[in-house]
Amino acid sequence: MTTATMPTLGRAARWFHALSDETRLEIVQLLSHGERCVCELQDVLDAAQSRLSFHLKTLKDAGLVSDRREGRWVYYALNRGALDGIAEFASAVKPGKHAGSCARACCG
Amino acid sequence: MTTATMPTLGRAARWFHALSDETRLEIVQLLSHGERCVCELQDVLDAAQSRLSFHLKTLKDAGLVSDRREGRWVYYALNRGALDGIAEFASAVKPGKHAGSCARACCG
DNA sequence: CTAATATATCAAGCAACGTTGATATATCAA
DNA sequence: TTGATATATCAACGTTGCTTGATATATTAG
Repeated sequence: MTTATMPTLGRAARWFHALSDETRLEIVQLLSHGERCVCELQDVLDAAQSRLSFHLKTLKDAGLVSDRREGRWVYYALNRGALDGIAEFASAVKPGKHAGSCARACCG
Repeated sequence: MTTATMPTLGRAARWFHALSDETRLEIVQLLSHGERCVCELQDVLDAAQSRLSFHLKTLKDAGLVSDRREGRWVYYALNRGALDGIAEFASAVKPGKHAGSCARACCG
């Protein structure tokens, strides 16, 4: 990964934090099928409304989802860019990427 | 992603939690160059020893790294399988994977 | 306008997390 | 054995995160 495409560690940390909760992972899985309104997520997850709202805000603040109001409803959708960034991070740190270029130096 | 290869949400949540801290992301980046002993990480990161030990334990408990003692030193290395799992998750939830197969149902 | 529905925000309480400094354990060197 | 080095663990503390229940805001229906 070049410096240019490398997400800042802070950005990556925020992505990963947003995904560190099982409820939010369930939301992400549901949204992988397409955008959904809050009330449908509420039904499927059987979660209290304020709790769901909290998790959606967490995902949105981290840049993982976007929302869009349509009349009474707000639809949430996954942001492809963040998912790409995550895959890119995982691939960039895979061992062997830097083979030979950086020998281990250890304590004296 | 099939049910068989899908990591449990709990496992994924633990991976993501381990990566949700900037210090641990720095550790992961360093380890992407190959295994490292704790004292070298300590030097490079300029982090207190107990702090580093805490973060390494967090990464290890999540399955992201493994350790190996060699004499006085303990070497940590990334686990490729976890990184693969993370990339797999990101790819599996990418929007459009399920196109057409699952229409949105929304509130009445 | 009023009532109902969808969603967001807030406050309080509790649990989980990260940092620090002290101490314990393991290994090696002399 | 004694001392030094490398690492882990523990206790205490402040911080952040999650849940719940109550309230606020926005939109539509009647």
